[in-house]
Amino acid sequence: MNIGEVASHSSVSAKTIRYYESIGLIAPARRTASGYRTYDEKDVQTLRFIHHARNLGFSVKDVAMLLDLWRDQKRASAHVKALAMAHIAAVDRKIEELQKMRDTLLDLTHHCHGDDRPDCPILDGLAGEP
Amino acid sequence: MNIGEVASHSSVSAKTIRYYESIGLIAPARRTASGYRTYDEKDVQTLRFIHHARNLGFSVKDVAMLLDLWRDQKRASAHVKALAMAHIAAVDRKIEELQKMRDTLLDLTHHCHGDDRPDCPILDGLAGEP
DNA sequence: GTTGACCTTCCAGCTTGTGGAACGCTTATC
DNA sequence: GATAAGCGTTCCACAAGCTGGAAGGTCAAC
Repeated sequence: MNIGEVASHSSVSAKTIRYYESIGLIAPARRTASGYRTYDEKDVQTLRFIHHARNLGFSVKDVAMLLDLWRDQKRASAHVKALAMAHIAAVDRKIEELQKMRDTLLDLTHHCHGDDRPDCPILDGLAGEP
Repeated sequence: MNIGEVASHSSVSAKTIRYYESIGLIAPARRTASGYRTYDEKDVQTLRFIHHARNLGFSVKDVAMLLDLWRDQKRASAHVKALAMAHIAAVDRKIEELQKMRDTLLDLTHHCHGDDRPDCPILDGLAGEP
């Protein structure tokens, strides 16, 4: 398989596949005599794994660790679970942070007329002390 | 006021103030004969405004627009409100996205023993089709 | 005059790709 | 055999929003 084909089978763009290779997330691909990268079904599986993990918000570094664990037949599932739970905690913190922002923003906007007059509690809120 | 003092009064670091100046978010500061930047109380207010807006998740571009509106005595509050509501919508989308991630992650981790055995539904889930 | 705390500029790096230029390879068609 | 479309290649630059650090100038106190 050429890079384009593996890209369409894995939902990872050719550009991104090359990028992943450049940062060492995936091993350098075999090459044809003319320099084209070639891939097999196993590579597609790996890229799908990466795609799923990235979609769940794991960092590229985390994905590298998950890939190592995935390939390690002697792994302890506790190790994977710990990684996942740490990530969940980070996602939760992020959600909370965003919800606080949202609440404050809603509060400010609810007090703003939103007409053609200039007085605006949103700007006042941003300018104010708290 | 030197940059350090204005930094401590505004909760924006000296480094970041220089950065904001470099990207044009704030006007170039006046300088002393020896080249030190000097600031007044108005600059502190502006930096506080920026700090609050950034804390609410507004992009630097949005902050630039908000600053323009803040300084425009003839603004329509509707304009500000529209900006804020668009931002709230973006925050809501982000929260939803994170909650979906979280739900999937929780689902995967709940099925994982988390012991010293290798079988792991988390890795299976990442590898799987869906 | 010397120390230490400040200030200056500039360059590099963080993260995760994406866009584009310039050029080579493959395959089909004329 | 020539040519064109559609692949592939590399490399450089940019995105956001800072932060760290190096090398050096300034200011106030002792």
